[in-house]
Amino acid sequence: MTKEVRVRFAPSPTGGLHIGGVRTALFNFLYARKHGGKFILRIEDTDQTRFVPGAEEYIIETLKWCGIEPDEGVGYGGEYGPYRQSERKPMYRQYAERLVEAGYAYYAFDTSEEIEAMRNRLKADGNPSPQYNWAIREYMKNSLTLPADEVKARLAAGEPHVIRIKMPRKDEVKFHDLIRGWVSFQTAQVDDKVLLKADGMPTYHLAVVVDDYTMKISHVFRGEEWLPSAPVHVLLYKYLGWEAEMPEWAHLPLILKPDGNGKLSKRDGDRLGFPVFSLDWQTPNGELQSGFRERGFLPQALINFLVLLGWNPGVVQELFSLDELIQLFDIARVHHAGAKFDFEKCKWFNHQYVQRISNSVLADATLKTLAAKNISVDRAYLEHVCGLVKERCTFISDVWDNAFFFFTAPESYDLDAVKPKWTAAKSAFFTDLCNGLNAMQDWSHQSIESHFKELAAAQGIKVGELQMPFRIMLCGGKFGPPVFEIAATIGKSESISRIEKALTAFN
RNA sequence: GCCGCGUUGGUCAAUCGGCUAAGACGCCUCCCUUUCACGGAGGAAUGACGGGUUCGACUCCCGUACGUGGUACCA
Repeated sequence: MTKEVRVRFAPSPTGGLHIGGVRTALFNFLYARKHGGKFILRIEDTDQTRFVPGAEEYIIETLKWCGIEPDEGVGYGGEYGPYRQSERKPMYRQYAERLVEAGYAYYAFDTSEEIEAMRNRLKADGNPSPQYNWAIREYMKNSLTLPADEVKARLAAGEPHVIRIKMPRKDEVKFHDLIRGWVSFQTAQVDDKVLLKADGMPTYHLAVVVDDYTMKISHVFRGEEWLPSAPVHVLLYKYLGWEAEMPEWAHLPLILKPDGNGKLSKRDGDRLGFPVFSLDWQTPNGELQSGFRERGFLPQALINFLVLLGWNPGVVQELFSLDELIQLFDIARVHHAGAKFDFEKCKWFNHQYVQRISNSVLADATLKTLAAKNISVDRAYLEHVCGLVKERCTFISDVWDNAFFFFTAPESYDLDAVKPKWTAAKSAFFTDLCNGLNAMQDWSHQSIESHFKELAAAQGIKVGELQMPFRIMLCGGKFGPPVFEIAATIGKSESISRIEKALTAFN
């Protein structure tokens, strides 16, 4: 009997959620669903100095928008709460002290100035960032170097201190990663990480292990940036006697900048003109960082794009519903290497999804734009227009730009496109056309088109020569869906009035 | 610097020792359409490098190079 799958997404509420985080959440979600397990949201707010109000709500809203909501956790309840680390503060110290008693950790009283001084002293060309490790700790102020009674006295006096893990001087930590296979580290290479901070809060290292254990997490899927500290976590499971319950690990490849060097960061969006956040995010100092949602992306498209960034089911199909993803998802098929973010491809996915949504949904998205312009239209009319312009919309917010002439008559015309070839005969054609259209009973694009063509034939003018001017009369420029569809949609009187109005501008 | 993890077209990628190396995005050409788009048909473009192992290596091993992550009382 295999243990219940319980995975968690554990972001820290320090700002907007960037797409790397969304992808991590997605992989967790898919795995949980695929294996009938639970997807948990835990908030890692152990750094009070970095806490940003609103960030937590933002994270929840993002997951909701994406359709990958947690089963348990902050905002969702559950039996293993609280799910906010700040609210779990009292429980961490006992574990840290247990480690000290067992000799796996120690108290350290060094001030940050003293550590800084140590680093400066030891900094050399060959060692630009000295670590507080097995060698250095001998020379620092901690319970390993200080006499026991002095340690006791300092503790009793309430002197600020941290608890650090005592990394073995010579050992190898080996663990299995679902994506990368066996990974091993020499403990001499990793430093004595702080487990419990002077303010009594745990660091990430202690908190993840304690929380994952107490919340019965079965699998930990997190970004590759955690790989170097994984040996600390593995050792902690061992030292705490939880080795048998240690979750399985999977370190996800990073999402990289499109133009090389480095992982995608918040700044890249502004720099390269695309969103990196899921939703718009207003930073505490008033800066607005744009999100995929506000940019006109459909959540299904973002999900589809992100899931394929670092994972591939090995089939030719590439448009997948969430249900299909759940069926196909396999953590072992996740790539080892980081993937560059490709905004063009991301847009392509969105375009694909825009083609698949109903006109009604598109209409809803367009309503706001129309309202802002004080335009009120008939619902059926709007939906029909959406259907006509859909194929040229990449974003749901593109409707207006592709359809404005359905709501308002052109103010000006692309005269360069008509003037050079404009003739009195053509002018006469359009005057006659108005009369003809006016007399039509069946106002469908088919009958408009046949009447148009018959008239052109009767007057000996090539249809092609006439269609462009007609289009410009109705839309103002060289764009839009088929002309006769436009005429049919805006209606008889509107069509005629636009032709007449344009005629004065053309002549 | 040290440690870890990587490396198939410009990008996302398939391949699990038999490759004439899929597919998609983007790009280019043509067709459709006298707008734009959609659609269709083509095209250019890929195994970092050097050594092994093997009848055979993109696939396995070792080096080198390069990229990337970590090296905080941040996560």
